[in-house]
Amino acid sequence: MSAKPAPAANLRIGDVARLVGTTPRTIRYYEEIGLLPEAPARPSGRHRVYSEAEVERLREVMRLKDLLGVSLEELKTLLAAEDARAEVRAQLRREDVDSNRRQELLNEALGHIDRQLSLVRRRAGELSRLEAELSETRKRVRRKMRELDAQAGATFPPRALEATGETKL
Amino acid sequence: MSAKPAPAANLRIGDVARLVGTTPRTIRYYEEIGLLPEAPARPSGRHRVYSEAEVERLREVMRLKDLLGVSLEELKTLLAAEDARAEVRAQLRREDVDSNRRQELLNEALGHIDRQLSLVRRRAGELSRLEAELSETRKRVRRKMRELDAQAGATFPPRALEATGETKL
DNA sequence: CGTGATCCTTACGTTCACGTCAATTTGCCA
DNA sequence: TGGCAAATTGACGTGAACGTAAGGATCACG
Repeated sequence: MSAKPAPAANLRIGDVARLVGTTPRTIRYYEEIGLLPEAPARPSGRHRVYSEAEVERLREVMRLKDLLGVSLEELKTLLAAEDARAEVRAQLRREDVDSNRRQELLNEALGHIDRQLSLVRRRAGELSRLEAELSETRKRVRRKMRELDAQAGATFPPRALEATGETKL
Repeated sequence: MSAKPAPAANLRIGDVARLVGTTPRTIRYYEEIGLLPEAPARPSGRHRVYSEAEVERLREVMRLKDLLGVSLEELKTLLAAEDARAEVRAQLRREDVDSNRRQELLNEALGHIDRQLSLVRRRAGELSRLEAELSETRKRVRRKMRELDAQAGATFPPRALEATGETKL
């Protein structure tokens, strides 16, 4: 009867690696440098066990690493922010924290988010400028091609539109 | 009387490095691996000389490297595309190339541009999704803060809006 | 034409982010 | 209760992208 929100299937490191598209070594390495939490209270020597939540976390880590292009060290501080927010959520669910403390926590979280946001926005902006430039160049090339085609069409019988080279757009 | 489109001030490697925010070593390295053209016909041992155009090129290289997050090797192939396009422009300016060849060149250029575009678009898309998610989270936090603030306002005299924490928006 | 700043090449060093190997252990299942 | 696949720790290896140091040569300037 109890809800089954997260199956939390007990996964092993190899499963997790396959799920997110990496290797066990990488996961252990991330643990080593503190990017992922060392499975708490695991008797050294025993196999690591992961839940779906940890898989998601790892996915997020890899996504940020790829998209933001930061070092694992920088990423660690960014993730500290995520963790702080998790802390906030946990604390907020409890009733025994006073208003002032809550405000503090929220304000902190906001700061972290804003740091990430400005980072992301800057990169997103630069990327879309690059995209615009490329599109513009593309248009110019296409125009040239049409011009040449028209010219040829005057000399030879108009060829059926062949190999327009459009990739689905 | 001749136009002065590019000052082409003869720059040395240190100047270039400062201009683009890198080091001489990096520039030499990029030459080594063929990412930048070895200054053609420079008697080995003499100082390298650069023009404004090369500075721009280097800026572009570093921009792509940063934004696309690709290896220098991958970047080399992407830049080969740029060069191909430069070739096209040069060839097109000359009259002694026939239509078919022109079409070929343009079509090739188009292919290169499309490869870059799809790469850029994918990343841009992912980044803006990330941005949206962050914005959403931010909004939720802000809402929580306002709620708490209202609650406090009911208990204590309403405080003047202090430290709203907004960073210019 | 001297001289100090900058550059040249060569070569070895370094950091990051893992890969790989080895010797054991652990975990799961017939 | 075997037995075998997968995991564990530890150590060393590796490729990419430069940094750094050494010993000279070159350049701009006075």
